[in-house]
Amino acid sequence: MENFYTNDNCPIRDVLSRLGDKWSMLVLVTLNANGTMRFCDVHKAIADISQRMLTVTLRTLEADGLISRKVYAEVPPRVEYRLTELGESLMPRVQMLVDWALEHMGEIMKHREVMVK
Amino acid sequence: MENFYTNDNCPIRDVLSRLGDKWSMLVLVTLNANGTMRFCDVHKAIADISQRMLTVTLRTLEADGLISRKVYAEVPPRVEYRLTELGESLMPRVQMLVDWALEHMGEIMKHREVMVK
DNA sequence: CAGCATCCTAACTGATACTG
DNA sequence: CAGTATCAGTTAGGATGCTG
Repeated sequence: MENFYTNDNCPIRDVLSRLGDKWSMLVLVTLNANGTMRFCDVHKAIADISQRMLTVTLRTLEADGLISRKVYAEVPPRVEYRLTELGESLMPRVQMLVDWALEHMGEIMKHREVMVK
Repeated sequence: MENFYTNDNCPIRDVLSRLGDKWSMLVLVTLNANGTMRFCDVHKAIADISQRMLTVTLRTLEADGLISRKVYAEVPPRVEYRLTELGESLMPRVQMLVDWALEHMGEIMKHREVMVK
């Protein structure tokens, strides 16, 4: 029986614990579609995220090296976010998942309704 | 500015709320690698999942139509799980994500260490 | 063997108020 | 504008005991 992931140091769990939270992938997709964005622009694009969660999400993605954060010494302050090369290298893979979701969403919904009983 | 997901009915959020939990993708990858498996075999393959969460995860995946559940009328009982066609269609996309994780894990770890300060 | 029911904790998330 | 701090609610997840 194949069991190719030890419980520690498992890349599947690791990447998913980051991308699988409520907002990370949405932020990545947004930055990928729009390029460089200011904090408030990201917030407008994802209207129902709280300011706190947007900050937390952006900082986590930055810590992983998926996005970069550039602060301008201006008043009022300006902060710009964009994908790094590492982040960009991930996007085609994410896109494939999103495409699959779009394609098969109807089918999944149909299944769920049947299972509700 | 591109904003291609309404807050409701967003396929990205939907697919991720399912695949992005702690165990779903791990179960899918396990079934994909081993084919048909009994409950206890899945449990052995993913040693540190609790029985409860394994049950919950399997039922959710079944409800979405990604795996099938076949109960044999035997004593002791036997239940076999395997990917459906829908589930199998998802696996190549998941695999690309896993491959990316394996490739870039080192880089991500390096970033995290720097950011801890 | 393959589960379900119950209880419990910790983590995630949101609302609100405040600041450089 | 782009945050931080605090508080409170919700939910994911784990431990345990029991059953067909």
